[in-house]
Amino acid sequence: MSDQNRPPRIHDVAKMAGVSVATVSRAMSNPAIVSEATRKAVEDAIAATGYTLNLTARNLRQQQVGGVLALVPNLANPFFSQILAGISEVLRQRGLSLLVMDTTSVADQPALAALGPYLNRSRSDGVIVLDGSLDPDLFTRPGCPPVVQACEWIDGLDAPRVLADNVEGGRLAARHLTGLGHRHILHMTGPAPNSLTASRRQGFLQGLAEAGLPEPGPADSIPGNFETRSGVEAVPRILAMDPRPTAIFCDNDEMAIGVIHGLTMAGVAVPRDISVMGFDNIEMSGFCLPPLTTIRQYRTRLGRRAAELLLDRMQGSDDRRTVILDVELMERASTAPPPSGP
Amino acid sequence: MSDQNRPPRIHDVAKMAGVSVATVSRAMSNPAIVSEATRKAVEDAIAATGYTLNLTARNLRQQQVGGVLALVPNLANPFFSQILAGISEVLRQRGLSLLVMDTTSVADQPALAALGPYLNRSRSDGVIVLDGSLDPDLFTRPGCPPVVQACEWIDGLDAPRVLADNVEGGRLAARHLTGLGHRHILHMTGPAPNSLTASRRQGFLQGLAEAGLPEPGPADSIPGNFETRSGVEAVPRILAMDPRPTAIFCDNDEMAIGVIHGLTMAGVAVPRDISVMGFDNIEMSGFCLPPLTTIRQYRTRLGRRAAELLLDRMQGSDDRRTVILDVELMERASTAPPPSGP
DNA sequence: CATCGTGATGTAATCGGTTTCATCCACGCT
DNA sequence: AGCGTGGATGAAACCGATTACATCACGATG
Repeated sequence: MSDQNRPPRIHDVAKMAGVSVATVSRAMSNPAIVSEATRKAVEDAIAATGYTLNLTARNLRQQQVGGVLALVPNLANPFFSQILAGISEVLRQRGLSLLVMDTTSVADQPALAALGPYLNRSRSDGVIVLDGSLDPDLFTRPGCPPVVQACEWIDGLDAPRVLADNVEGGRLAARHLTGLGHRHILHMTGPAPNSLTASRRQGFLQGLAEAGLPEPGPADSIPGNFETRSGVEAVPRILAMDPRPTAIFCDNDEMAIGVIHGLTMAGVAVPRDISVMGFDNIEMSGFCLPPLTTIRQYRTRLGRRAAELLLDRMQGSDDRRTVILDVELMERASTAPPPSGP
Repeated sequence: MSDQNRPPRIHDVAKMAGVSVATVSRAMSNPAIVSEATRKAVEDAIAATGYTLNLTARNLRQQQVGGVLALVPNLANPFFSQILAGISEVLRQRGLSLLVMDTTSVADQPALAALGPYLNRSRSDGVIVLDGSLDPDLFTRPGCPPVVQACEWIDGLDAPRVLADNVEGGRLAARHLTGLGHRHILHMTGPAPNSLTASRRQGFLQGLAEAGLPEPGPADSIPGNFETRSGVEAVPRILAMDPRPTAIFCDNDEMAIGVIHGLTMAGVAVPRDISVMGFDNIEMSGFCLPPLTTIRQYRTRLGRRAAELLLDRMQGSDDRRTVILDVELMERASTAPPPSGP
């Protein structure tokens, strides 16, 4: 015995099958071009030795990594993990690995120093960016693998985008609330530079205009940061407003749940006194109290689509199209007509 | 120019610096053993060429992959993504990649066929298993990299474990509810074969016994599957019980939120009529209504610890110890003394 | 019968680093 | 002067696959 218990290599399989290593390689990757008898012999030898391919060796020779990197703003946020699930599904079918990196964990460091080394063809074959706050220049440096943007996007980055129809979502929200009779609606937005914030706002304003409402002033919106806590913390300011809004449209469900929490704690009933709606339709929004009216986006589908687009690009496609996915109004119990008169 | 715009290789750096490739390699990986002047020359040449290391080549030579695989039962579940965040943090510091694989996406296929190829030294340098429902034999096959179990665990798998103190958590829950005066407490458990289910139940029973309550019968527990919906669906059965329990301890927060949702929809007030508590302290539990009393476990810390243990094992440590992390009672508003008499 | 094409296979180069081993040189000691 | 020592470096083997190219056998074709 010379093998010392080392894992078998293609050489060992070849010896046992009585063929060359090249033939073994061919029998595995392109069975059609070897003879029936040889293929059988190789298969038997593989089974007998318990051989498994060394992916690193194949990847080196084929000048690839065998994995795709997802840059996620916050891994602890369920919103993103469901997109990841979609990405993972598509990649697995193609035998590619999913690498994930949490960009918040490096937010304190300069992005180039922290992320730069990862945006390299030797680290991944492609990148899916879910964080719209990154510097576009990161992705245009030489050696950066193909990039696709999903969910959020980066201004000035010329790479395919897969997005929910955020503008339409904002419009649907405005239409729903105005349809219920609301005339004074507060918009709790995401952080100002965020790409989602801008387009949801745009659709929302458009929807208000379509309903014949006057253009709202700056006092009719309040900024948040997409986290639940920021919704809670906005409540004192909301209650201090005069006149008090009869409805609040939040740019995501977490903030909406925070707002409802804060209002309820302050003795304001939702939706009796104030209606609240969110955006995203996270799992919890169907179960919180009251169940949240919101705009649904299809996250798993979004992840799948992004992965597919990336695979295309990795195969040389130069398609820079933006894919927009439908959204849908989920009408639940957190919205109702405004209280009738004082 | 001969380089045709190809990315520079170590050879190009060596030529520019006027040294051999071996020296460049040494200057990068072990600067102490090259002379000051040489190091400087190499650094300059690297900067001038824009050279970046080809990790695949290094990994091939060093017989490693440079990545760790996390097997997650459900990527879309925020509970796990926060553990991932902790794992990711530790790995990044060591320059390792985090690979993730969603085990639910292959749940329909035989585990060995679907997961087997991934549990191989050529796919990862180590594995962190977060799914307690997998077959232990998957991880004892030859060629499987070192394994650490986190959060859940697999009976019969002799690998280090990093767990929250689930038994103590169950005890704390029982003590809290009995301390409020509850005598008839329903336990909504996780799925029967799950490792968490068993130990939380054990602690819970222990806590009841310490409070001097009789051993509960099978009618005093009801099985769920850790998903919110199963909590909602349990409610009709709960309301049909006679006598009706005055408190419900759920094995996780999602189910507790589902139960509260169902009870509230049925007109039963929480905690006035029935107290409900959960386990895990997910983000949302502080914001749902009423805010959920629960047992806190430190998920980021758990992920970090698991990653550290895995790194030890990868370096040859044979430490098979189980690490138990503290839990803590988070007293919020979903529990109260039982209603006083009929 | 000579030639050519084709299918199956082997030989060896190749991917881009790391690491062993040998070499060389300067220096200190006897 | 001779010799050993150790630091710095280079040449070449090596990691384990893929694949370009060469070879060979065999059957078809003119």
